[in-house]
Amino acid sequence: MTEMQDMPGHLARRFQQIAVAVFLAEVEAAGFDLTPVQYAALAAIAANPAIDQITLAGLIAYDRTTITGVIDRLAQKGLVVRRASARDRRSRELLITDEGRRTLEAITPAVEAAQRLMVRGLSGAEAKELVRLMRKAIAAANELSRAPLREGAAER
Amino acid sequence: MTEMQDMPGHLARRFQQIAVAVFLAEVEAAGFDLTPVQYAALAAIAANPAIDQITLAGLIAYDRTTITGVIDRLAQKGLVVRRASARDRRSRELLITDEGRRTLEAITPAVEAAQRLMVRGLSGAEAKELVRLMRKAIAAANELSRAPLREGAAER
DNA sequence: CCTTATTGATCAGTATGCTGATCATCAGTA
DNA sequence: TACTGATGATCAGCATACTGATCAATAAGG
Repeated sequence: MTEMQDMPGHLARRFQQIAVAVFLAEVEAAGFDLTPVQYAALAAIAANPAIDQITLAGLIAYDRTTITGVIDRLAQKGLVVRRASARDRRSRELLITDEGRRTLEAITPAVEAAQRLMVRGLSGAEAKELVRLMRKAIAAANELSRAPLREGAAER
Repeated sequence: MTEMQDMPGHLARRFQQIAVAVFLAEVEAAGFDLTPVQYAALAAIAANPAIDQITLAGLIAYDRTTITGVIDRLAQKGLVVRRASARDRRSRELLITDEGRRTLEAITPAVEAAQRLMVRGLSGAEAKELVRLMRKAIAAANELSRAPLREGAAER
């Protein structure tokens, strides 16, 4: 493991770097301006109307301090709106707008194309195995980051 | 692939997030304050004395504008020095200091421990396969990012 | 030798991610 | 009910990454 190229950490950084570049290129080619992080948040809000920011952060494993800026930018683009919660005045309910929904639908082919492109060096079986192994490694180390995934978040 | 959890891009981000958290925790527990990025740069400078910043960037696949700040911080910590090149007055030669070398040696066990910890959910064979698949996917998409790896950089 | 293109380094600006703090609000308990 | 602890959101500050620009210096060509 002395060689950098054999270290999982180094490869993780590099693969993520490529994944982001491919995503941005495909999305821009489709005529949109949305980052991977913004896309994930938008999709999660669409699937969970009136979700609050903390629960959203748990769903997509974002740090709670990061989500504030991401939502700011989505709101600035008119794709989501923040609404005060009646139940708890501390929390904000997030809703996707009509334009957000249109954007999400229109952008999906580019997102899927990006997913294929970033593993274009692998066979179909290899790509599936890579996904399986990453999921397994992530599941075992989930609690080691400040922003763990919270699967059951929707049932709160 | 409709599910976020099956998208290579999402998993790449999550795995990298965990890799960084594990690295920082192990390194801090060992009594050091160095980021994964700073470690990779320090190790590359140690192995390639008097390397210039662009070549270094190619070796570890960093963007050229990112490397400036990373070297700033390594220099500020006294681990490396910048020296004007006699051959080309535009470029800076990077050298590791004695303290840099001591730090690199002392920190290595923590770095290796972190590499094992971030794949602790996988068997040995699975971890090896994950590394192989990431390397293969990265190799095929190397040129898609702004900061591609430049293997032959040392022979320039 | 002189013009032109290229290159090494840096900078401004923007977007993640994190640490640690603050503030308002809520929930549970004495 | 009053107090105490926990929680949702945000902020300041720092470290990656990137886009695109600038500047000095070098290389390549005629």
